Amino acid sequence: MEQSQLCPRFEKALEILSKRWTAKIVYQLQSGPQRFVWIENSLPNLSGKVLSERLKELEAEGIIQRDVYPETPVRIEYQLTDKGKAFAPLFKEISSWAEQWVELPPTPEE
Amino acid sequence: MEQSQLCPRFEKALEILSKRWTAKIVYQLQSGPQRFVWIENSLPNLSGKVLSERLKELEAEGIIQRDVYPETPVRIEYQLTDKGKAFAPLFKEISSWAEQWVELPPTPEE
DNA sequence: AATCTTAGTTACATAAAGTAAGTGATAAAG
DNA sequence: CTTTATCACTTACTTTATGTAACTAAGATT
Repeated sequence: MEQSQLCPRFEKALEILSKRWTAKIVYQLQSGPQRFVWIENSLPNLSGKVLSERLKELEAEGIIQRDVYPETPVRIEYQLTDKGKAFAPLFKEISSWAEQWVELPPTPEE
Repeated sequence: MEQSQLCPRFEKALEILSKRWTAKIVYQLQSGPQRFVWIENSLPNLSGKVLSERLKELEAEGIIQRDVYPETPVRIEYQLTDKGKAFAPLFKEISSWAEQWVELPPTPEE
């Protein structure tokens, strides 16, 4: 009985996307460079601890770039690299799948 | 300071995709109806316990369908619904992103 | 009766994520 | 100058999610 074998590049991409918060962070950065606290506030329930981990991972993957502005207090901005920006068509696909197939639960009346 | 607000459908889609194993299971099912053990074997490190949870979730989302064939021993097959098949273009996008941007680590020489 | 199959479930152990308090550098306020 | 404030994180601790391995149920085979 043989195993289906995934293309390793594809598998890597899936792993990036399937990791909790990663896709949301990348999506959030599509709107431009942002600081730590801004990203944190824009994603409810994402803790600073995990955000910090994810930003490091994404930087290591070359998907985002970390820029330090030695002002006072220091300003640090995260932005997508070309590799990160290249996710755009993918988000578009997710979006059109969602529009066609996701049913929203009825808004509860108060 | 206002928060960026995700479209709830889009967010739902992201949540489905970002949940560990979900995307891989759906991708695996793109090749046709499959039984529990087959899916389990095709995805290394996925435990039967989590597979069982995910299949229930995906069925509840209407992304897969569970068919029971009362043979002996019973045969149960999982297959994508139209909603699940509609992920195909998304996988294609992931794939083309991966081909363009994912660098493979050099194969270690023995 | 003991054994085999499939499709799971259960109990327990480990890993990942959430929470809240703390750090270090700098500056402005009292 | 000592306290307070800001930002970008860490650290210690708790809760949740996942992995592992053994077990169950129902019918067929030996």
